[in-house]
Amino acid sequence: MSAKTRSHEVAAVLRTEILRNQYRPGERLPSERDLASRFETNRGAVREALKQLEQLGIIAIQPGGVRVLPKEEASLEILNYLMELEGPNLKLADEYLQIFKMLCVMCAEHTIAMANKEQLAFIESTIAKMKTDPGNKEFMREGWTALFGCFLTSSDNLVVRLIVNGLKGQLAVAMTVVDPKHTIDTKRISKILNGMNRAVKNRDSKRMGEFIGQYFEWVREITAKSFSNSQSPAAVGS
Amino acid sequence: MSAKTRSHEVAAVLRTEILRNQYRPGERLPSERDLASRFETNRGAVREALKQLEQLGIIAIQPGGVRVLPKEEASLEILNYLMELEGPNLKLADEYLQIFKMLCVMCAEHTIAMANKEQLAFIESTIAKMKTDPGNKEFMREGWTALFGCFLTSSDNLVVRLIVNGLKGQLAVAMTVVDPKHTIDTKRISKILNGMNRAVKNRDSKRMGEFIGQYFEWVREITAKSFSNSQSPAAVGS
DNA sequence: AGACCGGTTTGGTCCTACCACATGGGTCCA
DNA sequence: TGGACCCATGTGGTAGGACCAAACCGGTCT
Repeated sequence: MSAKTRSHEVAAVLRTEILRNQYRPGERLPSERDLASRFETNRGAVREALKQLEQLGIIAIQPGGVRVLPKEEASLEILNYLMELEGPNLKLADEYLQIFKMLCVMCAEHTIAMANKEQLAFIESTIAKMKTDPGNKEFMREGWTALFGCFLTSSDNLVVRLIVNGLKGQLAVAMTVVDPKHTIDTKRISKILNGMNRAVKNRDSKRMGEFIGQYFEWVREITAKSFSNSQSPAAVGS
Repeated sequence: MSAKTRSHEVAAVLRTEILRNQYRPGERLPSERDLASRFETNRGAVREALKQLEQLGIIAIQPGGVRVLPKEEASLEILNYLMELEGPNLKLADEYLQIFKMLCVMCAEHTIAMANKEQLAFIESTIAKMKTDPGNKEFMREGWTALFGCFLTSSDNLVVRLIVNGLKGQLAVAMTVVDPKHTIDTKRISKILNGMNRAVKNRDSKRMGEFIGQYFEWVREITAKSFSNSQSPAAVGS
């Protein structure tokens, strides 16, 4: 788990402690010298680690002391660490899904409107592939990942691209945090896939967006069901 | 524009050079020792600066040399610096506006559906204020900033919050990069504001979202017009 | 031509020292 | 008693030195 270098290690430990609310926002971190002795390393490594955390937006380094910032002011990247730490968390997962829904719909509409023949062909073939076995979760996940990647590339939107970078692989995570016992409503999925297929054929970007939106709404539903059925979760955040 | 500390200065200079494509992706940066002598500082400061840039996602530090990464793999924060550097840029500004539109619509719908009386009252009063002088750009900007902040708080969505953090004050920038000579279609704005007002009164979140979407579409339109009319619009600001 | 080897360069770590300033606690004054 | 003031202490910021392991590069040897 640890990191490549000493400073990354220190940064990881401190980041974890902060995200686990072991320090209250505004509270002072131990001094660089104390941290150095605690981690049995030198002050330089600690300073490098703190610089990273500062760039992450979870601490503020000032003469007089390092202070912890509220999570709400941090950088997008902390979400990945939060997800790792807190485990399944319905609220956060649903927030992810809402964002991904929007981004995906937006990119898909743009793609359908602007794509060249090859891209359209790829999209059609991917949808066709998914239609062969809409009950297989892993299979569907791969298909959606491919589709989303295609939309992302074709829409050529740097802002969206960077947001997705910040959210990294969490799309896959969010979309698979579902009760494995949950049986998939293949009829509904097939309907959506058929709709998407028609939308691509007619180059109807608006309808494409609607069907993709429907799919994400379905994912949100089953995610919520999974959480309410199995009481398994979850460490509360913030 | 320098920074609080030496390492921030160094980081800022290097960041600017990298974002200006003075290094090709994959290319090696000068060694830490060379950078230290170039900036007339010590190696520690350079290392701290490099750690920041690494966290920003624009460089990769490896034994053997520091390598520059392609912008597409960076963190969301670089957009702020890109905007500052490149000045007005229609494509980027429009991408911003699309994202802000989505986020704002989403938060607004959630807010209208869930808000308490005080929040609704604040929203109503803000809209009422804006209606008094829809032709005043600065005035409208303030109003929208207040509204957006309210939506952001009420919707209580950490993911959205962090995305907006990453995009920081660029909403205001993006919404004011318009030809100052452009006369505002007050009729259209008033119509939208009236629609929003009714939506709030009826707690019709969907309609609220639609009107806010309309507003952002209008902003996109006039932004595009500003860029096409005057080939060298708006003072860069920063 | 290919494999091998050694010197050079690179980042990673560690140490000591000094500076400017923010903080906090005590003193002093009103 | 309450407030303003001041100074010792601790903090981060900067500096420069040294050493290590590994990557890199050039030349040599097979």
